[in-house]
Amino acid sequence: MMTLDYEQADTDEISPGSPGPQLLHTAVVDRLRDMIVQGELGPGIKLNERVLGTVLGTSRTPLREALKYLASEGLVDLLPNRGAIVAPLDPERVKQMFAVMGALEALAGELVCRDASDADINEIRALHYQMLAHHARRELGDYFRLNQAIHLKLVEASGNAPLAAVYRSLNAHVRRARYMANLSQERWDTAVKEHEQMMDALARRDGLTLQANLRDHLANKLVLVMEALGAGRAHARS
Amino acid sequence: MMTLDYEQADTDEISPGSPGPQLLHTAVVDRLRDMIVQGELGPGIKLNERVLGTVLGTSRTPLREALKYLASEGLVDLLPNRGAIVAPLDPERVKQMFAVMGALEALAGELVCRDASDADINEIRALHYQMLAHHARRELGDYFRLNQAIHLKLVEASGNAPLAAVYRSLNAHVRRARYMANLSQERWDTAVKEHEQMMDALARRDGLTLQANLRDHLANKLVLVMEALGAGRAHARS
DNA sequence: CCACTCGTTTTTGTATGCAAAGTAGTGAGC
DNA sequence: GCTCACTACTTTGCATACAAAAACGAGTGG
Repeated sequence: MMTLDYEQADTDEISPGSPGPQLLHTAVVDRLRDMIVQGELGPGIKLNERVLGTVLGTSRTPLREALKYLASEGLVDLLPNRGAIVAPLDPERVKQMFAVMGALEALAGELVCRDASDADINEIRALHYQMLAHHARRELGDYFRLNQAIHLKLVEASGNAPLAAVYRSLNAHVRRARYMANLSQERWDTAVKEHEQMMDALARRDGLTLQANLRDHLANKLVLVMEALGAGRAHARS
Repeated sequence: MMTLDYEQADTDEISPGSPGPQLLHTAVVDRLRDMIVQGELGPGIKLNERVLGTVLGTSRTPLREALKYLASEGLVDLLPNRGAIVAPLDPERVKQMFAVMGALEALAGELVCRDASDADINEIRALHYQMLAHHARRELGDYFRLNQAIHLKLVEASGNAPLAAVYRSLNAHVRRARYMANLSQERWDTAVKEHEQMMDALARRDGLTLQANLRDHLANKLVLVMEALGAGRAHARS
């Protein structure tokens, strides 16, 4: 009956750390989104308000507000009178998201080549070299993190905030399919090469080439993700 | 001091009408979104929870949940400890949204020409002819409604649900700039001609031409919207 | 053995209560 | 006259309380 053990025994309350969002529901949104994107809360899992409230150390009110927020993002589904579940991860849906992300990355590539500052482009290049270092050391986790940062920085450098926001949201969905597990050495090297080409085009501000590179890169990533979703069915304990 | 008279004296409670969403917060979301998109609640207006709750006939709890949901859609801004306001309508932001919508419509056009059923395409054509009728009768409101329906149907016929969802959300933002007021007879006729061309390309399933048509059409619409935002400053009583 | 019913428990949905942050308005001091 | 401080009031944010709906389970009948 698809029920849930929250993986950590003790409470794990929202830290009032630093100058964070002083709104409780915001902290809960961030925390829950993380848990969902990281796979700590898998697709289809029921989100019991009492339990979650205990775990996160809040009452049901801000928790429910957070769930509504995440429902709008599409990360949770609200079942009337039956509470919330983590949104299922339908492969077909993910594939469609890739199509949208492709269009968005293409637009971002065009805008960046046309409008972005040299500083922004240099920052992307810097991230790229950091990523290369992790690739050389075969540090998959760090590589993945930098890889994400590069793509995010690219859409942000487009200067188009709505574009970046939509991209981030779709990206969060896709990340739920922990596809990096499927990364063979060969494919990893290929991905890095694709990034090299992207950096080339970016340095020359060659928008058309960059778009083509982004498209190819995304296509390869799609294969990874679909494999992960095909193989990873074990996670969706039905 | 940017305060609010809710335009309707009496309460205007959520009707439990028909097979609607039996969840109160959902009904509130829909109602509020309508009020914002229709301009009944203009940009920057403060959303007082007690007042809104009275008007909509609910307590603050589902209302606050609805506000969180709409905040995620970007239609309201949450000011910590200071409540919610209707999100401002920044022209630059709107322009950027158009760029994104352009990319989405282009993708939708491609997908529709490639994948959509004849039935879907015929339905779009039917809407088109309905729209022509309203154009002939100079019924601006109905024309506008059909025009919206056509563009929405187009992205829906793409079969890409996330694409349609993102498009709908962006479209809601753009509609807040009630740009149809600026529609001169000449521009109206131009817009209709552009739609004719789109229908042609669609009938031939000529994706590339359709994309070009959509791009031109959207560019013209952008001009309208920007004019509306330039002129319509009076609404943002600062 | 299965299906169904009824009563109990759990969970959700909404309303309300209370404390803290914010806002406004008055008056004192410079 | 202006600014600042203090107070009274309003509004928000979170917790809790209560009612309706759903899930669960025992027991009954087929």
